[in-house]
Amino acid sequence: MHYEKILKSLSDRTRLRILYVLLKAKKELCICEIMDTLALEHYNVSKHMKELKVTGLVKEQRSGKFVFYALADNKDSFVRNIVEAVAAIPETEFNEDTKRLNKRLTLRQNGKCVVGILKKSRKQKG
Amino acid sequence: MHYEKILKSLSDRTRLRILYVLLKAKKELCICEIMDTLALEHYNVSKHMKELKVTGLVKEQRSGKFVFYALADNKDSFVRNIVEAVAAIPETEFNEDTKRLNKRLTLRQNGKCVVGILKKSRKQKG
DNA sequence: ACCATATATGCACATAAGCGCATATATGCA
DNA sequence: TGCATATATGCGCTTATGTGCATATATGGT
Repeated sequence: MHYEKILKSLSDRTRLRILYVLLKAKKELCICEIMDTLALEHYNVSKHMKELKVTGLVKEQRSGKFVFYALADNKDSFVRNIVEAVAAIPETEFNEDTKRLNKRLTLRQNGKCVVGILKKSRKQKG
Repeated sequence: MHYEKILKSLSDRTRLRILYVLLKAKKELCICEIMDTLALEHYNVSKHMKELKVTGLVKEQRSGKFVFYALADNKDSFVRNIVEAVAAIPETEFNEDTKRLNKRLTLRQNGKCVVGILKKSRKQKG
């Protein structure tokens, strides 16, 4: 395995935020929820998710038009320690993300995201 | 603290090797020992040590002409988990380094490095 | 003071990485 | 089949990063 690649995949602040959010959410999140949580464009989130997928930190599952991402179950002790380290980061570090995540999750219906990408023009309408 | 910077400092294979070697050596190593262990040029080792120092993973202590490096004592749980992760990497991953380290350590006298940089011309002589 | 040696640093170069934009793919619905 | 929407990907650009070489600094011995 390429240990340094796993570390590299988390050496970017955006990806670290993504992993942290997935950790704290403790549930699958779709791209649109993650992009709203991080306040980033969907294509960047998408690219970062791919990296996290490649290194095996994250798993993906499609459900209709939506693609849900979650932490992968890792047996490797190296990866488990890394994930534990990220979990040990104080919440204040990603406070804004947490706020936005919680707000966004209230839009779920029956525990699933039904919102999609909130474009600026549509955000105005609600 | 900048968590992603700590991860980034270990996202390079050379620096990961350095940390691993310091972990397994369980003692201070000087630059010349590290460069022989990793089979790298001194100036690269030096630069990498600086990075590891900046992120607080490694501490430095000068003793005469020699500069010794060792793992820093970290209280932060994030860093401790990261270091634990690195320690959990199987020895086979850095087998060659371990071999070269052990060989190099036999050159110590009274537990201290007295060898310095073995230039090619001097290596011939022993 | 001078020299040898241990380590550090500045510079130029090649490569990698992240971003924004445009566009492509995939899915569901009419 | 055609369209809207969710997500992914390719491209060009800018910036960051690692390396090698040359050189600088630091220390001890003569």
